[in-house]
Amino acid sequence: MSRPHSGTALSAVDDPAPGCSTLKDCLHCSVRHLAVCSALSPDEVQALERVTISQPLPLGATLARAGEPRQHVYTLTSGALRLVRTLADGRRQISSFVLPGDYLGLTGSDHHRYDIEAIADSRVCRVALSQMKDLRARYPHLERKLLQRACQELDAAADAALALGRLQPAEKLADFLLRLAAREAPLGGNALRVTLPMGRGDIADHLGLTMETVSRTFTKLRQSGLIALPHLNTVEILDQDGLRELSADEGWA
Amino acid sequence: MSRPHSGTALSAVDDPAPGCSTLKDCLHCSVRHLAVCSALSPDEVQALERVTISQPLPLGATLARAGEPRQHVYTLTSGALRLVRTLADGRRQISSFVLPGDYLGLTGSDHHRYDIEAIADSRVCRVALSQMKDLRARYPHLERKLLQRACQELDAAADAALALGRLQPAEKLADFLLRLAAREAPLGGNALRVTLPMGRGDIADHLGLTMETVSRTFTKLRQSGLIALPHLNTVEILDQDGLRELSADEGWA
DNA sequence: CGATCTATTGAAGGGGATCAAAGCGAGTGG
DNA sequence: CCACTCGCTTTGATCCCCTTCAATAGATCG
Repeated sequence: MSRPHSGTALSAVDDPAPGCSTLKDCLHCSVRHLAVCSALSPDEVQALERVTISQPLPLGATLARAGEPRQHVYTLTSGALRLVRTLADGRRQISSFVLPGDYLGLTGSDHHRYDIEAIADSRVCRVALSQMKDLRARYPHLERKLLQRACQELDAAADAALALGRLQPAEKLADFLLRLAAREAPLGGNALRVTLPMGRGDIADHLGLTMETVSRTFTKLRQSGLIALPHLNTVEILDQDGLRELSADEGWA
Repeated sequence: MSRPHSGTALSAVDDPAPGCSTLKDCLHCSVRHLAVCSALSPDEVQALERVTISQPLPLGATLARAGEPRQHVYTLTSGALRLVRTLADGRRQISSFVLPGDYLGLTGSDHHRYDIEAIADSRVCRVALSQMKDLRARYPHLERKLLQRACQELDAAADAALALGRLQPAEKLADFLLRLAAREAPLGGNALRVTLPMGRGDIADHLGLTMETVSRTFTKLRQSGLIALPHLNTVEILDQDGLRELSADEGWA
């Protein structure tokens, strides 16, 4: 995704942003911002840091609800979130899971379009919309990075649509696991050992299945020798090529 | 969506862009560009026109295939396209239908991610990637408009995911018809009379159903008095509120 | 160790897919 | 002008997979 940034720019920070409990928080915060908007200039980094507030978000907490007016954009620095849309009768669709480094705020609406909920103890970086607007006007480079990120998310959304519309349960799950592995790998994780921050029900609501079908499909993949399940929330990918073949791949990413 | 632009800027054009058969083509072309990137300055409009080439695309023609390197971005000026992803075994997913005014080129990949096919006699405006890059660098305003458009498409993609994953056939079709009506309305169409440029099979591959189910569902909606089908490709919306209720709405857009 | 939540496994039912055939409509040629 | 043909759509009958409902197993925590 984004190549690591030389840490030197961070030394320019001289005072913690308001709301940051410690300077260390701010630094951590900034590093994650860099993961999103790679190759920013020191100038841009400083400007971002000045308006950024780090905010903890315990497991189960709700950062925003669908329909509320948007006030901030966020970057996840640790933990995991889910973006949930719920129908009147309770049916849920999880648009996506948010992992550290992900940016939250690419929408055309001035209201939240889904609930944002923490599925693990998390920490987000918060920037007020108005300040973000100023920054974007001042640093065209930042805008370009956001556009780039938006385009990548559009590609991912098209992939998800293909999976939702045309893949069978086993194919959906294989596809899901491979994507998750690919996303966790650059965060320092092992590509062959995937940690699932979400429960079976959440996976089901993401893939358009029921929890039971997800569970059964996990069992089937395990019995086929494609994966192992050392713990409930840990998947070991035993046969990456097999999974890829099963997922119908969608190759040329 | 985008408010109409005063036509005066167009008078600044003094020579047709290379490849345009007539000046009228260029003007038409530009008008559509304006529909996409509303409120551009006369300067920006001229710059866009200079690098734009109008290109006809007969029904059934393929503009690009998945995997090919991307060379241009496009704007559809007339007709209709479909964006198709096909699996090895023939299963298809139509990511979206492209209607006049739509922009084609918001992707993070330098290769096409789907086949682009004309489902009606069409005409596109073409701009070389390199020239588009120059334009974007020179006019930050253009970049901002593209980002805005990308965010809107992300919202639409999330809606589509909810529909694909959690709605039943009748709900999917109701949702689809309402969205199509909303898209055709600003193009001068009647919101209560929707023209379907695509066949039943295409609708099926867009909604994750089979052609048979789509057909049966059309019949059901007609028998329920929600719609009428004067011709195969014309839908009359008789009970907009009923359709909206059926589609589970997803309200707050 | 028991309580509670989540995941897994089992049995039964339904809804959409699949296979197959009949309509319908536009275009063609006699 | 009509008959014919070809493609697409509609309708029908059957089947299978996923859902639903229900019960068991497992994990986490007090």
